Amino acid sequence: MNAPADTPQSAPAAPGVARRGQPGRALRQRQRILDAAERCFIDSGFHAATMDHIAKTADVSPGLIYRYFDSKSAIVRAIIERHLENEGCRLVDEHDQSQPLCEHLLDVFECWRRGADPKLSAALLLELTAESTRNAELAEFIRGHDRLVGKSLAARVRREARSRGARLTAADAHGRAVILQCLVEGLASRAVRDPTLRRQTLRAALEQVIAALLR
Amino acid sequence: MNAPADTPQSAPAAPGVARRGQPGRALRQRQRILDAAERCFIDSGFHAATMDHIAKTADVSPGLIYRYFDSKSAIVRAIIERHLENEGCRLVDEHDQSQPLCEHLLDVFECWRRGADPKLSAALLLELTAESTRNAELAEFIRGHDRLVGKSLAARVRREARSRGARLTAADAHGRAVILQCLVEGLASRAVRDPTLRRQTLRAALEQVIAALLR
Amino acid sequence: MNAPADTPQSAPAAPGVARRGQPGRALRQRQRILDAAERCFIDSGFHAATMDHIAKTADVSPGLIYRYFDSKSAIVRAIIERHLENEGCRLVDEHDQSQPLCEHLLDVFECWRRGADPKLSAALLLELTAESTRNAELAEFIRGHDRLVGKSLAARVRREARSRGARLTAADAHGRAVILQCLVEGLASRAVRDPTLRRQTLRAALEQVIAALLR
Amino acid sequence: MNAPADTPQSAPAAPGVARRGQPGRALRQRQRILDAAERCFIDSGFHAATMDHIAKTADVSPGLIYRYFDSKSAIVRAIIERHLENEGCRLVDEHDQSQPLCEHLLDVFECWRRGADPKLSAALLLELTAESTRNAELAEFIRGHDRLVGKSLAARVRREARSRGARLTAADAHGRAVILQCLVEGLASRAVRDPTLRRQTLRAALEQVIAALLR
DNA sequence: AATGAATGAGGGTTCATTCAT
DNA sequence: TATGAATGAACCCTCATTCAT
Repeated sequence: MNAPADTPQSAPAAPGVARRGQPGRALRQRQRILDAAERCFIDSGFHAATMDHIAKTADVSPGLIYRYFDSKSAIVRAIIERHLENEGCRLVDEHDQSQPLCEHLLDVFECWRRGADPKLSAALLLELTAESTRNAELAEFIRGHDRLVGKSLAARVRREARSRGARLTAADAHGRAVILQCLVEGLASRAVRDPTLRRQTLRAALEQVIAALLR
Repeated sequence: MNAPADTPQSAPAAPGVARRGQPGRALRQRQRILDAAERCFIDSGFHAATMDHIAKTADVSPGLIYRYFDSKSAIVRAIIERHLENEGCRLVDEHDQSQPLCEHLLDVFECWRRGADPKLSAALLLELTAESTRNAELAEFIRGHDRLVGKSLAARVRREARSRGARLTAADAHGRAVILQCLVEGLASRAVRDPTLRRQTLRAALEQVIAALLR
Repeated sequence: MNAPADTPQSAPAAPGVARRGQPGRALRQRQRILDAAERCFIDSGFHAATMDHIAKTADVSPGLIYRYFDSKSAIVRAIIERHLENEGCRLVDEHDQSQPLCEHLLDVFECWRRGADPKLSAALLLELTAESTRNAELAEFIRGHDRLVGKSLAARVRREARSRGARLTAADAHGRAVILQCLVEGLASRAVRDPTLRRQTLRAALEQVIAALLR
Repeated sequence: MNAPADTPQSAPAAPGVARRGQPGRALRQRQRILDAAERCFIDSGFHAATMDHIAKTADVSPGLIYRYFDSKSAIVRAIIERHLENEGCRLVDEHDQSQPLCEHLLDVFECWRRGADPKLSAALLLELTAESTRNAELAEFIRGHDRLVGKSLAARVRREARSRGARLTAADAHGRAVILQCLVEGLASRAVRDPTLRRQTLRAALEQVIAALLR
């Protein structure tokens, strides 16, 4: 993340490295709070989640949170940044070669549908996107992230096409990448709106669509 | 508010304006409030929108709202119902024969992207979906709606396939319909996350994908 | 009642005695409203009873009430005045000779306990007394009423004593009258606090006490 | 508020004042709020007393009250419980042997009449009784309390009678106890309705009545 | 005389944030 | 570093009262 704006206040653990002041403790605390906030945001949404609830979940006092974050919205920002990082990585880079894209998407869908992994929460993804309509800074940030992902996707689309002997223009590859993004975000929406949906139901049509895009 | 069109403010009242005793006034007021609420929900989200703000937008007193709605959440419910109705109709039934599905989707996308028509707000769609994760009643309602839309889509998919000489099983048609829903919801997400996106960018890939689904 | 302050606004039914403007209609409306208010005050208390509820109970519009009363507290005042009138009359004057005082008190108690007759409501009596601690005007009014009742009671006590050959000083008679008032108001309190209480339970002890006071 | 005695306002804080970290502070705050609420309830009644007013009287912020009580009605409940405890104790158990019952009642009456001691407020007693007509839970609670007091009174009546050589049936003793309760509650009503009443005025008749009941 | 829609002040309550310890 | 009590601005909602009809 290129976020120099959000480093923990200043130099809190400055002189010496005293008893309880082990190095890294501050970061660990910060992490605890973020984890708790993520849990709360997923459960209640950004607005309905209260600082008290986050504090309780993190097992710290409400006051302490303000040592690590300027405000609630700073936490929201941090969560969103963290979430986008993960999402991007997993989707394109990490799983590039391990399995067919379709199966990977179905895995992600399953994860979203079950809501078990806080790192991969469809609820958060939707919440975050909705929030971006009211927060210019966040919108800009998301756009930047999406562009990167888009590029990566476009490259992959192009590679796949080439490996099949086809030549795609940059614009073509870009268009297909965008539609792929639609598809992914649409799967998140579906996972939330119909948790009874099974991956088998999706597979055939999803494979066809992906094939059409990677052809 | 910057709505000089319909203010029943001064004593004599302009001609054509709904005056106290006129029939239908109650419904018009209700509508007025709903419209204001929709605007506010789009601008601020369900939670952040305040009754006072809605009242101001509707140019009525806060107290009056409670003559027409039991509570804020009743307004949310009403807005969501209204929104879902519109969405469903437009997408499948109304526009069935007028133009190619791809063009229709691109129209809807444009509408979402520009955010001009409150009746067709991507922000609201996302908000609503996110909200459904925390509101069982709403979730059930949405699920019901989605099932209907899904059925209609599946039927259309089947018809199209048959007109091309292909035979689809019910399961196949259903799967494709679901992926179509993903696509639509994904377009909403895209419209919000990248308002610079042009329909030309989407067209080619979207056409391919739709072709693959209706084949 | 010596209340010149509360006559219905001014001369509303002034010229002629037109169609619906039968004489006495205004007073009948006023009465309707008062009856409804009484019912509501007994059911909900002075503060919790709303003008809307009173209006509904009286089957008139909220606005109309303000043609007959200046404010809600004016209604409270009127109800209290009416209530005190009734109470005083019944207790001493009306039933003077018909039956033994003890039986009469037990009748009143029964009435209070069952809460059937709005004209004789223990709840209202308590509410009214409590209210008088915060309303000087009302307190004064009640005090005046109580003095009258006290006088009447004292006279009766004296008469009874004399009929038994005893001579009571004015102070003695007054003291006994006050204790009688205590007893009556205490019965109201009991009626409210223990609606399972039966008159048989009270009779013997009540008789003894009254005998001691009238001896 | 005109309470310069215990304000923890300025930074250093006077010695002997409860400072943030001290043990028992929470209970003292709770008490503080209850005392303020009691004052407000006596002055304005349960309904008319506002949380803001209570907060101001207690010299705390409105929000803080909710750290110690769930709701306004929880405060009402607490006040009522506290009040009933005091009332019951004082009346029968505590003062059993110290002085003649008559004198004790006259003391209580004086206290009520002057309205100085919030722990012994006739206004609150009436308010509370009136409230019980609309609050089933409260009514049940009061009934339970009254039964205990009634038992205690009946026992005392019986003892007194026996000490005079009389044998009372349980029913007789119970009846007399109830009438005693009437008398006490009636005195509260009188104290409110006629604050000019002097104890001398009551003494003779009250003694007679009590004698008749304890004979 | 009568309606009932409309007002708006103020009610109880919540919660992000601060501060004394 | 950490606590959690304390603050106070706003929130949703109610209701006595007014006003156009």
